[in-house]
Amino acid sequence: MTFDALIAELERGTDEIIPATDFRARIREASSKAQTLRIKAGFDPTAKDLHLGHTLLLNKLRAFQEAGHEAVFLIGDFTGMIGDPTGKNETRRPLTREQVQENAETYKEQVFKILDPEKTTIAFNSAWLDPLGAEGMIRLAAQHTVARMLERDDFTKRYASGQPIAIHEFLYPLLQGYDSVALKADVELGGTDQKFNLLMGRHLQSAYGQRPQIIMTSPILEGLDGVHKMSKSLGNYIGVSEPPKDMFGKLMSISDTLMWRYFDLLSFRPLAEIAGLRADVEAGANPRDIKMALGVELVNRFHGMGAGELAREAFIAQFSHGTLPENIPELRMSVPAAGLPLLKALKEAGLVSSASEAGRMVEQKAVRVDQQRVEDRGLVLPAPGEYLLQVGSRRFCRLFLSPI
RNA sequence: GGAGGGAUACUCAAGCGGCCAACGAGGGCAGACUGUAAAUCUGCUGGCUUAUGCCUACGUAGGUUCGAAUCCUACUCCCUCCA
Repeated sequence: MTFDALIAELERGTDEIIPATDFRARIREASSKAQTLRIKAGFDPTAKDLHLGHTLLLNKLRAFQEAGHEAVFLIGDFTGMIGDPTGKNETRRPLTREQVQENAETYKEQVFKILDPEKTTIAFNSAWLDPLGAEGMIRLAAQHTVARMLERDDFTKRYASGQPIAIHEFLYPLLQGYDSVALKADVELGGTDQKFNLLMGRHLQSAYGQRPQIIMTSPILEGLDGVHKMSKSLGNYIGVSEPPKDMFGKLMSISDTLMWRYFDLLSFRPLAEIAGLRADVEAGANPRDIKMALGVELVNRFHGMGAGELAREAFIAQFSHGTLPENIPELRMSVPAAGLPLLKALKEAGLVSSASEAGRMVEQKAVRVDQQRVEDRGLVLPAPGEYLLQVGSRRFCRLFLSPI
């Protein structure tokens, strides 16, 4: 690979590289001297399941590995174990050391779907942050000013709008920056929302007499809604360990607009090929088919070659030809001979959260039993009997009733 | 330490003694139309073996009242300004 091609590959899909000229110089220098650069990317230990949003960074790490460099997969266990001490943020509950370990194990399983284990170092920042102590913390904090802190976008906004900012929130960027010092990172990757923290790493490395890292920011991948960033807590994510069928189905449900975004950020296809697909759609091709191609590519990536094609066939069978899905959950119950009211059955089957909701669903013509729409909310299912329950077009359950 | 403002359902946000299970918006779910897309239209969006009934809910705990999200008291938490 030529130097220019290498640079193009490493820079593909990034939002910003700071400073860009220095980046190229350092890559050139590393290749000529056969040096290995340390590429750092930090991950939160609270979320143990990786989703496609995380893979943007992982793919980039992988690209560096292929160029001969070392990836450092940093797990921020120190801050994870403290969480948000104010206790206001439910999603940032403090974790125990055991939970962190457990999450790290899950990470490892998933992360090596993409990364090369031989060239990956998994690091925990408690290794250097625990020994830092109060004195070290204060010395670290002395490297920065409040005014500079307030430059961070969300601090600016919160300060301006009267939202509280706790002191410890100033400390977290410092700690993250200090991770780069401890690791002597050459390059740090992160989402665009991490820019401030990444720059902090450069600042602190200089302060501690190191050569400042290059920072590379990746765009934030939107979730299935196409608006908010992909995250587990928003429920708009596609996990890398999801079954092929779910992964494919979720990809098919994204909007046509969002599909292009996913092509740009997730596909490994050459840019020219993606441009060609766009042209096809503009010329009248059905976007659905292009979306299927994306689904096949991604399912293959995470489940092995061939899995994508199988997922596509299953999808077509279920939704285009209206056949039932293969794995319908089953529920067996013993009930009085008089039978089980439908509304209760729907609740027991987990298709709705309450009998009241079940009633609403029936009124909205969303409920089917054995493929027949139900209009009577008072319907009772006799026992013994076998029923196929359906709410909407995606919630299924096969119910087996036997008399007590 | 002092002064003022605020806490309402998933979120934002009305309500300021009965018509409030609580306007509206967003989000979500469902139906129609489709390509399980978008856009659009419509409906729903506390619980209860479904009842012109009961229970739980408007920061927490009490109180006033025939009746309170609405008034009073105390408490908790939050924000701003002054010192």
